Amino acid sequence: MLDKTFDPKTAEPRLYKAWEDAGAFKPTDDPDAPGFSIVIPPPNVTGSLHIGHALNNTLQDVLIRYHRMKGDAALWLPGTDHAGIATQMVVERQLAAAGNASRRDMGREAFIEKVWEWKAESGGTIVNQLRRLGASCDWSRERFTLDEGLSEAVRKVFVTLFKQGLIYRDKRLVNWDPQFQTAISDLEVEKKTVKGSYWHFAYPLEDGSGEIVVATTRPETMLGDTAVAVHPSDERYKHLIGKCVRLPIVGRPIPIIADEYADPEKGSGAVKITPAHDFNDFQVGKRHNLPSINILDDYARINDNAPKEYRGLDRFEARKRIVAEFERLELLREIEPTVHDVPYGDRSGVVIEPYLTDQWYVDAPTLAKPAIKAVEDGRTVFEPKNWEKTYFEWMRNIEPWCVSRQLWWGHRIPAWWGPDGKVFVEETEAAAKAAALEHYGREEPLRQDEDVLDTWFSSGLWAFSTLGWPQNTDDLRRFYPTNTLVTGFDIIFFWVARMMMLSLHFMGDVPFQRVFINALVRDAEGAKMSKSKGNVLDPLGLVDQYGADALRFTLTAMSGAARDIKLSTQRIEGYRNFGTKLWNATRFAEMNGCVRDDAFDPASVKLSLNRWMRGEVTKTAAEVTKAIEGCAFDHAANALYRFIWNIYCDWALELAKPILTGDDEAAKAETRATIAWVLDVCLKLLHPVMPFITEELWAQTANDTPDRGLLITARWPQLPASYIDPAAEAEISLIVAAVSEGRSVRAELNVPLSAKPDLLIIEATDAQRATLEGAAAVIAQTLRVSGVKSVSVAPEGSIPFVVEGATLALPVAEYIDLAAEKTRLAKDIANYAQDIDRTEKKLGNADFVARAPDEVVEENRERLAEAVDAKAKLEGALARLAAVG
RNA sequence: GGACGCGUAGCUCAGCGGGAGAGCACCUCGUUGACAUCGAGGGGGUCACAGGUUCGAUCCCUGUCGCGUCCACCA
Repeated sequence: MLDKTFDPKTAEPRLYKAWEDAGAFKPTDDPDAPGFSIVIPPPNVTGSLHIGHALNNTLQDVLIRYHRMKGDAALWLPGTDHAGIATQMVVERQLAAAGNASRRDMGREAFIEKVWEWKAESGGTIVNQLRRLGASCDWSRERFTLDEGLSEAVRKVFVTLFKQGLIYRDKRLVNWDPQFQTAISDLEVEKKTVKGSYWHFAYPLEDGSGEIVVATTRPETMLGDTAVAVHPSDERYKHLIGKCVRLPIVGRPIPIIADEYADPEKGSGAVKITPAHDFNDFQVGKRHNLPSINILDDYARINDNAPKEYRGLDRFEARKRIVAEFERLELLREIEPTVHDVPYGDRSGVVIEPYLTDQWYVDAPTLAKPAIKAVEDGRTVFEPKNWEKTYFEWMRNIEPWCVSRQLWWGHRIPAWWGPDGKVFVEETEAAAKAAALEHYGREEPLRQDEDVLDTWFSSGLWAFSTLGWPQNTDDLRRFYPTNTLVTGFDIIFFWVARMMMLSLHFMGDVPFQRVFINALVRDAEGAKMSKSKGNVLDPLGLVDQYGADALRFTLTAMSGAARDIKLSTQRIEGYRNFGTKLWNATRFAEMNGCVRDDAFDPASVKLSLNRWMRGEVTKTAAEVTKAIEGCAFDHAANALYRFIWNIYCDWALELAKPILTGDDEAAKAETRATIAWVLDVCLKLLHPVMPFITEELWAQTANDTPDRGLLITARWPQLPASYIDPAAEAEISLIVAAVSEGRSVRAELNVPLSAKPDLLIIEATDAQRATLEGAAAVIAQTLRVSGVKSVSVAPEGSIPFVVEGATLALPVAEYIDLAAEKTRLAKDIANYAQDIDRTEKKLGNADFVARAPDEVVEENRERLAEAVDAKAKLEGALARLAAVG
């Protein structure tokens, strides 16, 4: 006997362990099984599971469980990302909190050791959280972006790209994070709109003939100005081109140049040029051969290229002093308030500086070309397809990718420098030494490049490095390319694009055939969840509260949202109840001896109820299958919800009750078997979304077939269309409609429950009559009537209603309020009248009859006839009622 | 400045060319052995607005308004 409800707290860990012990997460060894693989978007080792992970991983699990049941060799390959900056930051903070020596004090080696220690301690958190969710990853293949195999892949890729000229060293402006003292990529910069000022500075002409006014939002950069630019056709300044101004404070003479970058409409029309600290100015400087004077150090303090009194000052302090100095010199012409975009580091949260440094770059524009082509050709498709536009937009305008980071935690760049600045890029130090020996003709000391690679460099290899590349492994042959990548749109650029580029280059094939972009989860108010806002819903808390299945079902059912999901606990509660509903339906089946019988042949059932049930579950199975195949996960969930609750529980089981308690043993046996079989199909169909409760019910209903194994490895239902039976559908539909309408009449007229009239058939086709009379027992129970009787004339005061053209009635005159009944009839009549009116108009339109499809016209004719008929019947009833009253 | 998405019942969302649906919330009734984490019934919507295409538009097209997100070098 089943317990009263499902207890997720005790069942979930037990079931998960059973799956793992059975090796169910490993792909089948069957060599004929087609491969189906998913690589997990590796979460940061620093991280803990947030609701976005929960959604993303639930959908992956739905896919993988479905394909596993379908018989594919289904591999979901898990792992984590070392997350360079994020992890280094966490550990540094931890060191500081514990009062330890800082990173720089303790030195590189000791610090990295600390990070590994920390990783060993808490790196497993998120992975264990995934287990709580029910994620059926093959943990035996778990990878980490910094493990030995992946590091080998990283070195090989770097060296190969370098030798192919696709990685190179360049001195240009980068986004510099003064907090971490490292370069970051464009993608790691967040623009924030802030209030600021334009400071209008006067720069005196060197010949004393006047001044030129420039405006800037960043006064401190004037220390590095090397020109003033005006537009070549700007009449106001034409005569000044070629002259010099003397840069205040610094005293350096700088030229006035003509460049179209200067916008005559903007400010004074003249613009200061600081090539070392502004991306635009850098370009201008290149065009005019201007010197680039860097005035900042790695911490964004003023450096020794500036006058003494400013050296060592923080950039913002320097700004204040420079403005003050201009004011003192009477060269500050105006302070104009403005709002403008300022770049911030996405991790550090500090203002990013454009900073002139030597860095390693990947030639992304070249690698992007095949990656664009692959999507154009449909070798990789985005789902939903709109996202391809976003992908193309980014890829077609891609900039060189700065991959070096001045951090310690990450893949050290495999480049060694000779004493003369010659670089040897090799996979190992030994190989670099050998190359150096050959180059110099003698042994020279080599120094490895200090920098590490951008985290996304190694995760860019994820689709093939995790399968064993650069070795030619069985996994690689079997599972590459992967089938579907499930991820959020926020990392299309960071990750998807890079995987496309690097995978195509090294594997000659796309990393995945399909990219499913899942929605972003927000709180119930639609705000992005963030720790600082305090609106984060902790998925594990929700799992504790409602069970993993309820959370999974909720996320799946809501995953259709175009861009974001607003999650509320009410919704989760509702789907928890859905699980309970299924649980209780199983209890009902159990109590009524509905026992699974593997010899049962659904094709053999005779009773219309059972034929109908069989057809309905067949339709649902087809719907769910199609939905999952097409990543329409919400449709799959909703179809299951509707079938299990509104069809199976509300009607099938209710209609079965009289049979199950009746004397017809043959009917009873068939119905029991059908109920058990349908339940079985439901458990299978629902398993990918609600794995725990379905697995538990599968076990609890094992009966005498305990050896049939776990549900997780059961076969996905494939039901023939011949299971759908239109005749049975017609019969059940009439019964359902009659009962529903009858209930409505009773409720609206407040007929007491104790009243047990007959259901009268006044007028109906022979088939309808036979159906209703044959279902007398069922109708008696569900509608709470005594029986079903055919009469030629409705008795005085009986309440008529029309169902599918048949006129039925309930003789409940003694219980009802005449006025209420008149009102009810009048309302129904009015509805029919409105319908008749509209349909007549439509059919009266010659264009409609001529142009609309025949079946639509026919449908309207039928509708009209039915409405006219029903209206007449009700009017007759109303007239009789009026006569009585 | 570009691009994308969204405006449907009080709330959250389905539907997307032939008479608008669900869940929650609300109101009424219900302790019949699966289920009160439930059952039965009910109220509630000029489908943002304006044009257009069509026999017919919530659905397709154009524009407007509102909300959101991403991208972009403007001093």
